This record gives sequence, C-alpha cells and structure tokens, in this order.
Amino acid sequence: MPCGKTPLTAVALSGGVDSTMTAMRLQAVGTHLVAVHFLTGYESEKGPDSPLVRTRRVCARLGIALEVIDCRDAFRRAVVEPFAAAYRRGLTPNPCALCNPLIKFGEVLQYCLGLGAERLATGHYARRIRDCQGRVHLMRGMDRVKEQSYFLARLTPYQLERSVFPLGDLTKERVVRMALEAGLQPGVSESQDVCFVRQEGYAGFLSAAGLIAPRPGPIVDVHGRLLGRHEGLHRFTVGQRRGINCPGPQPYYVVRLEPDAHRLVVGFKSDLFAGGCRVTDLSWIQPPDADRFPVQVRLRYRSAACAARIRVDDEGADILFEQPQLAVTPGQSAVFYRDDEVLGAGWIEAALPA
RNA sequence: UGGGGCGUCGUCAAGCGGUAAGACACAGGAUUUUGGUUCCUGCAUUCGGAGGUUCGAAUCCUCCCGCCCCAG
Repeated sequence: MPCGKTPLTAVALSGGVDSTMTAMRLQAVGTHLVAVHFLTGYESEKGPDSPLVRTRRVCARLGIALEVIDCRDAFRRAVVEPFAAAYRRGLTPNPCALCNPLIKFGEVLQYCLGLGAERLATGHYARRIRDCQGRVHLMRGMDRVKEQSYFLARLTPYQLERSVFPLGDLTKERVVRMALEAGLQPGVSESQDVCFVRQEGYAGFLSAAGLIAPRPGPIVDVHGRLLGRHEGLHRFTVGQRRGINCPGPQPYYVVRLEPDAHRLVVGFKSDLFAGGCRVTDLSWIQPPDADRFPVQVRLRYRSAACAARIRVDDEGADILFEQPQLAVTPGQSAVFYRDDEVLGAGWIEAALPA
C-alpha cells in the first residue's frame, strides 16, 4: 500500500526483458512500485511460459504486488477489430500505434490511476523530458535502432504527463547485459510481431478468426495489363515484393491496392515513389502555431525521417516531401518530428504523385 | 502436308563439341514491438523424344513430336 509521501508508480510488466528491467531500474532508485499486467485475450502461449506466469515470477522475485487487468473487451474493440476493418478497406493497419494511446496509456493507465498511482512506467525505448516551463516533450530513445517513439506519437499530453520510460536513455544491448548481470534468463524469443497473432501469420489470423473473407482478384501492372491473380488484397501492402508470384524483367512491387475492384496494382521499384501524402485524424503532442511549417516525417517504423513541408487544414494535412519517398502506405502512421522530438502524428490516407 | 524458324528450371534467357550463366518467381533463414523493405542460402546429373557420330554432345547428323511464320 502506498505510504503517504512517496508517490506510487505503476509499471506495466509483460514478463519480457525490457519491462522487467524497467521495474528493476525504478526499484533501484527507491521508487514505490505496483506492477500491472494486462490481458488482451489473444495470449499465445499457455502454461509455465505464458506471459502472465512469467510476470508472476518477476513480481515474486522483485517483491512487487501485481494487479492483473482484464483488457480483453477493450483490446478487441480498440485494436483487433480496427485492424481487421483496415484490411477490409485495403489499408495496412498499424495496431501498435493504436494500442499505446488506447490500451496501455488508455485503459491500463486509467486503472493505475484508480489504484492511486500517479504515473505508469513502460519499457518503451523513448524519452520524455520536461522543459523549464514544465511542459513534457516526447523524444526519440537513445538507441537509434530500437527506439520506439514512433509508436507513442499518438499519446496525448495528458497521457505523456503520466508516463515514464526508464529505458529511454539506454541501448537495448545495455539492457540485455544488465538483465544478464541481474541473473535473468536470456529472453529467447524477444522478437515480436503483432502481439495478438500467432504462428499462422496475420493473414491466417484474419481468416481463422472470421474477420475477413478473402476475395481473389486480378493483378495488373501500372498500365493496366493483366499479369495474374491474387488470393485476397489483405495479403498485400504497398511496397511488398514477395507473394505477387508474377515473373518479370525486374521484381514487381505492390504499388497500390484497389479494394473496390479487388485489384492489386504492381510495378517496378521506380513506380513506388511518392511526392507526398495526405494525412487525417491528426494528433498533436506539440500543437503547431502555424498551418504551414517544415517538419521531418517518418512514414513507417524503422525508416529514417525525411524532410518535408506540412500544410494543415481543417480535415488533416498535406505533407510534401523534399525528396520522393519509397512506398507511402495508406493506413500507416505518419509521425512528425523536429529533430529528436515528436510533434504529433496523422494517419496516411493516400500517397500524392511524385 | 511447299519453304523458313524454333523447342534449355514455373517464366524470360545465356550457351554454338569439353562436361548447364544470369534474372524473375518460389522456398527456407537472418533482421523486426505493424505490414513491408533489405540481406543470406537453396533451387535443371540435365537441355522436346529416340537413335547416331565422337575420348567427350544442349551444342554435329537422322528420324519422330510440338509450336511459330511465309506461301498454297
């Protein structure tokens, strides 16, 4: 139970290395902790290696009380169903960008506040700083490869105010080393795809769960020439090369999906460049004070930010790239940066011609 | 059934008597808190079929089969 003067911090534990080290780092500086573990209803493993059992072991070892939060309904409604709906509309969803603001720093944060916690710590590789006027800023993590600010870009200032990212100033390598030094077993399968799909892959997940009815259709090139057929647009995303199954003089890549005609349009790499994109449903951490200004934008996780100019209007914004960009994909999150700082994000609705 | 051309991996395609390039596709792996990209590896004991010449044939010869042109 929280003792009067030391504020209580909740830490989200998944049972993995990162969240465990998050808890240990906070504990090392004397933070008063409560652990929370949320259920999505899509946990893959059962038994002794399930996330929940691993989390219980961590808490027992660290001597932290654990609260298990049932987010199964919310997770299905806020993450899984929109994920499927996006595929039905020919988009490529970005569930992690949705889960962070709606589940982790939505449902879970609310629950933690209800417990009397003042803030929620997670193992994200991102930094949060406060300026001299007391405003919070979201910054890239120090580990330039692992850093996850992209997925946190849709947090609100309110959520960011109540977050803490103890791993943000560390590299993944360092965290793993610290975990080994602390005697933790090396996290075997650290790599994670969409957390709610299992071995069958996301396409298999969608059809197995009855979330999508595969609709075959034609594959055409950018000139409209018929090249072959596909087994469902949900198996493809812009920029994708594998799975098209059409031999040609050069590799074919997906240029766009046309859901109304169930048509897959493919072309060569040179057909993949876009000069900009239309984004909607903007979310700002640092609301802009002008409607036109230069930004750096990341069009997908794990790609460098590119220089661009943004023009904000009532419905969203147009982003015009300084240099054409490679496979701008509707449904993905475009995240706006000023150097290391995240300004906000919007959902990519369409690519603009190069 | 006159004349000419062609048949090499799923597709395109090198090779032209010395023991089957490459590209695309596909498969597997690596990487990865989205989907992709990228990278690595694998992928024709065999050249439409059957004979023959030769120390040796996908490469030369003969016949057969199948396509494609140009003439009837």
